[in-house]
Amino acid sequence: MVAPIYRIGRRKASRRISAVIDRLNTSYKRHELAEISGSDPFRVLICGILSARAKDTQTAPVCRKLFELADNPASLLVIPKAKLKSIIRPIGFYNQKTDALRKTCRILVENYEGDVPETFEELVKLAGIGRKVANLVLSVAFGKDAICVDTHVHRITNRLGWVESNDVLDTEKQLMALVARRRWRTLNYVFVRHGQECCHPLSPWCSRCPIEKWCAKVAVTRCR
DNA sequence: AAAACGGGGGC
DNA sequence: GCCCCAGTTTT
Repeated sequence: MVAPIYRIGRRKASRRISAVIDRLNTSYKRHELAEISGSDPFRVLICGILSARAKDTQTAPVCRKLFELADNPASLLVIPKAKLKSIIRPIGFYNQKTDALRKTCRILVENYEGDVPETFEELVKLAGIGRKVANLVLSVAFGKDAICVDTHVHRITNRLGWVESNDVLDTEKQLMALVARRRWRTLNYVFVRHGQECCHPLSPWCSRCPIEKWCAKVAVTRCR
């Protein structure tokens, strides 16, 4: 166990951050949703909407099935609403997610000629897109310097002792100041994977954790 | 049985 | 800021 990063020197902190991300990156080489969506803006957007409060293992098959039927907003709108619902049902929240998908696709067709807008302000105006998904799209689809903080990133970075915060937005700000920009994109994927495989909310498997020696283990049983 | 799941929207 | 959404898997 190590001291939290906000209590050690800047240079040492920066080395530790690199080490952690490198190690996670080799431990979790595959990111299923990332492989499905690639960097295609429409697909990243749809994966983002569907993945809210759902597990990757559930979301991935749904995204695959959906992209077989439609890989752009116009063709998604052709799918009957009932059919769309039945596809989304397994991951829960299917009424909201179906409506959000259709509404967003209508906006894309009507206002953006079927393309996905490239600014945060425009993205969050779409249905089913909040801060997290907007940043995901900016980062993954458009290669912009956005950092995407979800509950996994929040929980893990707090446990590691990288930031000290109860608030996701605050965690996002602290991480932007702490982590090198070129790492932002991978950070989200490796932490999500790590959160699902190992660093669970209530009982993390520290004994099989690849980065345990760099973890401050702050609030291990509390952080969500 | 309960908790968890890559949040977002309406109020 | 609070509460709801909803079905499936894991503990």
